[in-house]
Formats: sequence, C-alpha cells, structure tokens
Amino acid sequence: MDRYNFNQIESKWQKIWTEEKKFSSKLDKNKKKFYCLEMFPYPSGRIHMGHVRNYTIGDVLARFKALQGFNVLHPMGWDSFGMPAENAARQNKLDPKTWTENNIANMKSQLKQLGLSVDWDREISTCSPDYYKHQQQFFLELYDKGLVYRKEQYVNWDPVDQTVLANEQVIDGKGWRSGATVERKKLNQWFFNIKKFSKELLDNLNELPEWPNKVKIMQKNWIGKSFGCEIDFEIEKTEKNINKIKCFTTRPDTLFGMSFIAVSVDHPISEFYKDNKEFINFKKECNATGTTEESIANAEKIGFKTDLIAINPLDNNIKVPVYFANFVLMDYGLGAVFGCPAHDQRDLDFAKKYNLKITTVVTPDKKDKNFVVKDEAYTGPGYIFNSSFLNDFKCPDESIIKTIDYLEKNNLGEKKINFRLKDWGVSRQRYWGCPIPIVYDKNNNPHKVPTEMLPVILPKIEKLETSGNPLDKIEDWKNIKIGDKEYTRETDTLDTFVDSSWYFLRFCSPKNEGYGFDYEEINYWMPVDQYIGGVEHAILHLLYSRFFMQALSFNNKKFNFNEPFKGLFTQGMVCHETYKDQNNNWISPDEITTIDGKKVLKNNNKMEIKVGSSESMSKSKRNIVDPENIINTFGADSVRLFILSDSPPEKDVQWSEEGIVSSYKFIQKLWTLNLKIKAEIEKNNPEDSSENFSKFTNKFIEKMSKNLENFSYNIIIANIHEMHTYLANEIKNKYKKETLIENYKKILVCINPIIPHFSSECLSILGESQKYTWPSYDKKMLIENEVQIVVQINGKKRGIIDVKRGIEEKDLINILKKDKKVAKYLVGKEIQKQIYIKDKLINIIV
RNA sequence: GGGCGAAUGGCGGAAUUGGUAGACGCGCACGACUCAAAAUCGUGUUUCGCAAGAAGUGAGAGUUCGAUUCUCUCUUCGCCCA
Repeated sequence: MDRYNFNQIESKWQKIWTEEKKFSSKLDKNKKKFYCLEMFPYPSGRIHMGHVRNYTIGDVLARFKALQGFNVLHPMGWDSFGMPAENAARQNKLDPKTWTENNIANMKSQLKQLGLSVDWDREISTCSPDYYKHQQQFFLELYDKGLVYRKEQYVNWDPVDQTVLANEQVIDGKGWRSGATVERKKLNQWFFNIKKFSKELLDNLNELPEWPNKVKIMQKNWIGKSFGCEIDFEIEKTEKNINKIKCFTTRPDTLFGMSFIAVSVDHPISEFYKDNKEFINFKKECNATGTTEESIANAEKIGFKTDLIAINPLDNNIKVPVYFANFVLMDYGLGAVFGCPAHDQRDLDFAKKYNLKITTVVTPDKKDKNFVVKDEAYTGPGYIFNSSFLNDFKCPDESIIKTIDYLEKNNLGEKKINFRLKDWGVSRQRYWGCPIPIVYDKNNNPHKVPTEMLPVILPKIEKLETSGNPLDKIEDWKNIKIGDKEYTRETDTLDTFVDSSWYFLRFCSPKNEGYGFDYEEINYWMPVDQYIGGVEHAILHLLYSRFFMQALSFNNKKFNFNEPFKGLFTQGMVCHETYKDQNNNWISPDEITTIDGKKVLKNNNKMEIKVGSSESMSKSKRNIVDPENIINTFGADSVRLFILSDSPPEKDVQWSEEGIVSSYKFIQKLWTLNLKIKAEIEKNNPEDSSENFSKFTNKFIEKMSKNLENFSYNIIIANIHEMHTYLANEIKNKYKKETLIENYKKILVCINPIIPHFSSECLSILGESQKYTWPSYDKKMLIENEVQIVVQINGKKRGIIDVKRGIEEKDLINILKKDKKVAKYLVGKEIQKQIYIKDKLINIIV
C-alpha cells in the first residue's frame, strides 16, 4: 500500500499557500477580525522546540479561527536587537547586522517548514531602520508629553571591562566575563515614567478576564500598591538646618514602638554629610552590594549613626536616633522609614545590632498586656497596647485608620497610597540597539534630534571592543552639527524591551511610512485577541507593552482600545530526559541508542547511560532536540501532532523519541484509512442507513469545536485517535458514496488546524478546493435515545443498564428488580431512599 | 518568610455544575503475518485475588445518598516575589 510521502506533500502545500498568499490579511470592516499573535522570536540562529510549541499552538488557533470565517491577522517578526548579537560579533568577528540577518534568513526557512499560517508580507525586524525610526519618533513624542526624563541612577559596573552589566551578567557579585567584583556606579540615564500609570496599570487588570490569574497576580504584586501614610518627624535643632524628615509607612499604628529612623544614603540629607569621611566610606560599602533587590535583601543590615535626633509626633518624649541604612532605597517611597523593632524582623535585626530600644505595642491576646517581643518580631494581628490613645484598638485594620485620622487632624501626616513600581530605565550602554534620538549641547543639556533628521541610524562598526560603550568611541558619528551649532549624540541605546512594547501595533500596518502605525488599521485589528508566549514574560514585557499603550494614548483620544492584549495564554516549556555517562558528563540524546531496553552510547563502546530527570531543554544539560532534524525525519504534521499531544499546552511537555515516532505512525495510519475510504467511495455502494455515522460526525465536530476554543489541544489529539478507531470500523458498513464524502469531509476540516498538510491533501483528493469552512453541528443529533444509567446501591456502583431516554423513576426500579446483576442486592431488603439523576444515575439506599 | 499552583497506573495524562476514576497515547505482555527480524494488524494491561469480590486519585479528617472535584489540617514538589 502507498506510504504517505510527507516530504512531497508538505512542500507541495507550503508552496501553494505561499503562491496563493492564502494567509495574507486585509482590513475588511464587514468581517469580524481575529488577531492571533505569538511572542516574536529573538533570531538566535536556529529555532528550538520552545518555538515549535509556541508557534504550533498559535497556528492551530489562527487556522481554526480562519475556518470559522474570521478575518485573521497572524503575523511574524524578529526581536532582533540585543546582546547575543554583540557577543557573537566579538567572538566571530562578524558584525551584528550580518550575523542577525543570516540568523533571520535561517530561522525563517525553518519556521516555514512548520507550515505556519503566517502572513509573511507583514514581517518586521526591530533592528531595521524602517522599524526603529518610528520608535525614535515615539521616544520624542513621549518626551514631549513629559513621560521621558533623565536622571542619575545606579548601574552594575564592571571596573575591569569598563562596562555596564545587566543583572543577569552579574554572577555572585562578579562580572560574567572579567570576574571582577561588580560595583554600583551612578550614571545619567533615560527613564520612562511608568510609575505615573501605576493606578491604571493595576486597575485595568480587572478588565482582562481572559488573562491567567497567575499573571495578573504577578503584575499586581510587581506594581505593589500599599496603603499607608506619610509622617513628618521633627528633628532636634543642630547646626545642619534639618527640620524635618518625612517617612512613608504602612504601619503608622506601631508608631509608639518606634526606636529609630533609617534613611537611604542617597536621601537629600546626605548632602550634609558629603564631606564626612566615615560617611563616605559607609556609602561606598553600601554601593559594593549589587543593585538587585535580592542582593540588597540578603546583605547584612548596616547603619551609620548621624547626630540627628527625631521626635515622635505622637509623644514628644520619645526621641530616637537617625541612621543611614543600606536597606532603605531612595526610589521606594520617600527613602526614609521609621523603625519599630518589635513588629518588623528587619528593624529588629537592626535594633539588636545597634542596641536600640525594643518596645512591644501589639499583643496577639487582648488580655495579655505582658507580651514582650524578644528574638522574633510579631507581625500578626492583635491589639494595640503601650500606646496611649491607641490602646485596645484592633490591629491592623482599625488601628491604622485611627492613627491616620489622628495624624491628619493634627497636621502631622497624611494618608498616602504608594506603589512599589519603579520608573523604567531604558538606557543601555550597548551598541546593538535602537539609538536614542537625543543630542547634547556644550553645556550637556539634552535636545531632541529634529524630526527631519530621523532616523538616527546606527553606524556600521568595524570591530567591537570588549570594554566601554562602543558608540561612545565613534567620533565622526558622535559629533554632529545641527545648523551651525555643534552637538554630541546620546551614545546609549534603548532597552530591547522598548522594541517589543509596540511591535504588535506595527504588525497592523507594517509598511506605514510617516508614523509607527495607521490609526484606522490598529483600531480595526487591535487589541490582540489571543497573545501566546512563555510565562517568563509575565511581568516585564507584558507590563511595558501595557504601559506603552497608556503612554501613547495619554492626551490622545484616537485609540478605541486601551489594553493591547485581550486574551493571554502562557504555554509550558519543552522538557527532555537528561543523560550522563559513567564519568558524569552530560550526553546528548543524539548520541544514544536503545539496546534491549537499555540506553547506551551509540558509537564508541555501547557504554550504559545514566538516565536523569526530565528538565527543560538547555545547552548546558545537552538535552536539546533540534527541530529541523525532526521535521526532516518525520514531517511537520507529525511534529505538530506530537508537540500538542502529551500535555495540556499550559503545562510542561516531555519530548520523547517514542512519542514523535508514534505520531509519525499515526499519520501513516490516517493515510491508510484515507485510502480505504477512497476505495469505499469508489465502490459506490447502493444504500445505507447513515444515522449512526452522522451522529458520530456531529459529536466529533462538537468536541473539536469546544476543545479548540478551550486550548484543550491534548484532548483534541485523543479525539482524533478515537475518530480513527471509529472510522476504521465504521467504513466496513458499506456506506453510500454521498454519505462517506459528506461525513469524511467534515472530519477532515476539523483536523485541518492540527495537521494542515495532511488534511489539505486528503480534501483535495476528494475534490475540495481550499474554500471549505468549519462545519456546524446539530445539537438535536447529540441526544441519544438510549441512555446508560449507572446503578448504585448504598453509593457503590453495582451495574449499568441501558434504557430509553426520559425513563421514570418507578419504571426504572421495576426494571432493576428484574435485573440479574442488581436484583441480588435488593432481595429481602427495604429501600429507604433513592436518588435519581435523570438519564444518568440512580442510587438506592437499602 | 509571603503569594500562586500542583500531586491520579510502570510513564505522559483524561474525567461538564459533586454522579461509571484511569479516556487517549507511550511502555509492556501475548497472538497473527514472516524462514527470521522490522513494519503492520489484533487482544490484554490500576492493585490484590483462581474467582466471587475488595481496595484505590499524596496523608488524615469533614460535608454529602455519592468527593479526583467542596471545606479544614498536614506532607512533598514547582513557579513567582522577598
């Protein structure tokens, strides 16, 4: 019998789709649109299984929606700026542009082999001036709106390489390349004022019901709304002319337990200590720890005692020292907090180290007025005591409100909502990124690059040095005359997260010249109906994109949507077993073969392999399977089928040899079935009773429709297996030609989103052009006349009986009394109670 | 330390609003075809038991006629934040 030649058939259909521009999309207001978007890839050179999974999930949905009659937008592009290109350039002496372009060409052909229904006419690449010129325009637009500003900010500084490091380049406090201890250094950098939209970004999460809860919670925590108040602490007179320190706190009710004030080393009052040698050393010590929140949290809490004394506004007799402390950050709240050691572990650690007073003011038990905190801060609920007028208030809810009321009435402080979210630093001291369209005059004042001089093109670079900021060294690019005035360019480039914060808008009108997008197009296509990608972008990328929409629509009423992604789906990772040889070296799956059920080294000595746990594919563990090899061996449809089959898409999936082989075999089986059906059609049987077949087809369509909507793709594969088993048997019943064609066509359309090449081929054999649409099903036909009723005696299953739909309880009992299997449990017993769920189940209590 | 989620055969995983636990696949076993193997096809496969039957969804309790599903306590694992 003929084998299914996937090679020939898949390339045939891919060619047809390309030539017919089957997936090109146009604005059409008479049609309902569906914007299906997967997170675009970084062009690293080769696609990996994670891409295969991501884009298969999206493609299934895009094809399904297209069959349902939606006007589908399903674009693809390249997130093509970023550090790997620079690193590769240094290693391979190839410039980042060429390296990136080669990679894109390569990955594009790999993606095309998967048979994705992508509109390639809309392809974009963020490193192309056609793209980033609009980004520069947006930057200036935001600048004009006051949403971009420049300020000094700490960065991770590698003193050997003379370069700024990203957080992930800092390993155990050392530079990843030089190994030098990383320092904190202040640099002038550009910021997007994302904090301004904290409230909107938080509140709008409620308008995103199609987002996973998990992601919404992560964003909520990241934005970090906290309710509290700002309190003015009077400072006792010194020669320093400091009258007050303002602190933010969420626990004003513990004010009577206060024993110190801690301020950031960058707090304005540090000006008064800038000549103090000990303070300078202390500040240096603080800066020696990295800039991540984690490193600061894990660092030992240290303080520098000032000569200042603060007075408790609720009780002027309580006077406490003021410290500079390493755990207070200037960019959170006001850069100053008061310490209440009894009810905050960090404050307690600090107080013990510096021998400060510990006053307990919250007791878990209202009657226990002797409760004393010693080694562990008490942060739970309870009642206030030792606190004058606050005594006996319930803590925290009641007591906090009462304290704030008091402070406000007496002008000592005010209620305040604070957000943890920090402004987005977008400057990167890198070459391979979007140039920032700013120039500086001789006094170092920033100016916008005039619109007519955009884009600021990234200059070609001959050789990338290992140290310093590359653009800073290209003198003839850096120095520029505008009119007759001389300027120097901004030599930092934009964070690549900026590139991906608006690409979904560009896809709507990728060739629009004057502006980043066309309003008519985006107002038709946006928002993205279904966005699909890895959960690792749950916070930054998604939050930045949401911010970008806020920023663009700030003082601009031309948008008819305000959130970019209506639906979000986060898929799981692709995992594989890990292997080690006897010497504990990682072994790649390619080097392994199975003999007598044991995994051994293929080539050398047939040495036995240790099989480890399944983990996400990574270079370091060598458990990577290359998609291109797999597609060439088994075909795209087999790969699509397998990557969807074993786990629900939102969970991790384990790649396995057996699995892909089994998918490949299944496609062969489907082909064999197809040939049998074809033969049966040709027989032209005279008559049949087609009711059962139609019922099956109806049910199949219903299941496929439902499971496609719900992303239950793994169940869909099971449904297709069941369909195969059913049809392989059913076609023996000599159906008429018309019956066979009608039902089989519908079934083939249903499997089209999953295995499009196979389905298209079979449909075309049946004479179908490509104009087919998603079949509808008849709800009436889903109802069976015969139903199976589960019979339980005392809650235990004792049998199943077939009866007519809609049978009455009395009649059912009578039948049961005669039923061999069930009757023996009823003989000589009295029925106390019976529960009947119509057409489903009866439970008899005896 | 806090938040979120998960735990079901040898394995991946199914199971509407609480109503037949183990769909489908992998693996394994047996059989057919074959000189033989591969491929293919068929049958079986939660555990204990010859069987009748009993037990069974991480552990323990609870609600219920009935719990994988709801509630509480605990254990382990994963992710995020600190």
